[in-house]
Amino acid sequence: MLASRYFMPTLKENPSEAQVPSHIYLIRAGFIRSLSAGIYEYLPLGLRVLRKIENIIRKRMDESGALELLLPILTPAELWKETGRWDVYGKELFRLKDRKDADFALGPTHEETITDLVRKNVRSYKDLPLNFYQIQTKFRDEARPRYGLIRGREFIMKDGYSFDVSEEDAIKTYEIMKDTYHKIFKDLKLDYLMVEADVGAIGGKFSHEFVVKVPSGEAHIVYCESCGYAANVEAAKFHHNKLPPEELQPLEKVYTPSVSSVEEVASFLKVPTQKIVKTLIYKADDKFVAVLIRGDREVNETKLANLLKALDVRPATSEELKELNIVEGFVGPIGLNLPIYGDYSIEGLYNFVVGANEKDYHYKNVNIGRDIKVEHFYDLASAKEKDPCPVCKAPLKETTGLEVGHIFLLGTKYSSAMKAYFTDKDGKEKPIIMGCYGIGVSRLMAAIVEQYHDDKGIIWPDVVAPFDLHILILNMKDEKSVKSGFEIYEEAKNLGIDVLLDDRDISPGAKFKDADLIGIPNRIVIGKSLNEGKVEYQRRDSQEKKMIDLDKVKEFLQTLK
RNA sequence: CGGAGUGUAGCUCAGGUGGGAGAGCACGUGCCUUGGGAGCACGGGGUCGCAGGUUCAAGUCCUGCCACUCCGACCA
Repeated sequence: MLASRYFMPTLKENPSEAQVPSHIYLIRAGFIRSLSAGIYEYLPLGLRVLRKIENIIRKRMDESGALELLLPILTPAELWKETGRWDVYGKELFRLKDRKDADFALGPTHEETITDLVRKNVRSYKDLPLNFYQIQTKFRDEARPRYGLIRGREFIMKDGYSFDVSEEDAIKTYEIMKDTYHKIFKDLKLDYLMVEADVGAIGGKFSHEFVVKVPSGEAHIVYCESCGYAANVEAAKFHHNKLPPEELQPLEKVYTPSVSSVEEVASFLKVPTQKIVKTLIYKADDKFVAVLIRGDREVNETKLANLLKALDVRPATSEELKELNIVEGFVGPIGLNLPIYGDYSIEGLYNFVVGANEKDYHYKNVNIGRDIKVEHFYDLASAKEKDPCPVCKAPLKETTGLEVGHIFLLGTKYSSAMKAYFTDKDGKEKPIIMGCYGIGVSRLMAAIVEQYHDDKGIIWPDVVAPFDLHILILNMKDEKSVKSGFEIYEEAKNLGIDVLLDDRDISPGAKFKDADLIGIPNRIVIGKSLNEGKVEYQRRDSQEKKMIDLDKVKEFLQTLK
């Protein structure tokens, strides 16, 4: 490819709209442009990278036995109404009407569409298993698109769906996809973690996320360096350290004027925060509940929502507390007329402090069973850095990650709702067991840049680079340079190397700056050393440089392939 | 969706108190130059986000709307 005939509009300055490295460099180096918030154009360079990423994914998916197909983006509302997601998905679903006023949605994901295809065409266990995937543009009207390709409203995703006759088989398929994902992210040279994840609104039995370790990541991860346990904090478990048992002390009401936060109460009463129990009131869909948790821990709203099978969980507002006759700042479980859910952290805790549900008073020496009734204890607390690992008890570490893949064992959530049944060997009709598997393809492009860049620009790993080799002819007025440059260019092309020749008549400095920005891994510079019959070879990643004799260039090019 | 900020040339931005629409870069032409975004000269380029209002006069003041960005909520 000749740079003089190519379209790679590079920018000298950082675009004002971009904050994170991937967004800044993908725009500056001419890979993408934004059209509207969270909507991007892929320019020729960007598309080349995208295709390389897609092909790595495609190769591994095909190897796994999954079948590629292509589903419509435009999907009728009826399918979404069957599973209830027409309402549940909310504003994130892009909706539109056709000329007959019928409702449609632009597909944000395709469980409904693929399940519809399968239910219409699969009758018997003999037709199963099936595993499909597609690489396609998805639409989600995100409340807050940000960070360029990291969170867009229109983006490219690889989504896959598996159909098995039994949970046992479905788990086997799930494991195959897990291995396939590991291969894909290794192929892409990413520094990533596979973590246990919450299934979220998509539902299902269990799931794993693949997250790339980057500072701009939105996922909070805890992981254990000694045994390898890793989980999204939404789902992370941890080992609870218990305080030693104590003799029960008599219940005591104490005056605590204007002392309400855990830290204030702890220092006022001179007790550790572990012996204070917070009573938190949440509104779960349309009901109120109380959660009891030790003072040094935080409630994980995702875990609470899962326990209560609620769609929406949030702390009660001050107004709501007033209506419930609860004294804000001194909330306590004694005499409280709400369902109480105890976190594991208060199981086996003795002589603790709670709010008295009366302004400026707390209770001391409260004990479960004697003073308050808590029948079950649940895992409702967020894991945090230094908590003991649930598997090996080593201290957990915390990091942020960018989710680039997510796999779910769905079970029968969609097949039951949409009546995707098959007839089993025993002649009985059963719902198909499903799994679904997503990879954010366009987000991967950003994730790679997040991990592979320096202060000059992008440093593409060889496998996804838009070109393999960048040839710079520094002086286009010099006939010898031009001749050698084009000869090397032709030789490289003949060897099947993807090569970009910078034959633009601009200053050498501008060519170097653009080359650094664009980040093609191998570079041949044709400049002054041509007088000694040599050209210069450089790597973008190591800045390694070496001189190559003109008559040895051909054999050198062989080593690049 | 709650809070905040920004919107002036292709890009980055400057334009106290109301009165000439500007700079650097980019772009075009010419000269010069060719190893890290060169130099000189000339030139083209604007619905000052949109609509309304105040005023003799609005980029500037007021109101409404829109877009973009940030923090948060949200995010199969």
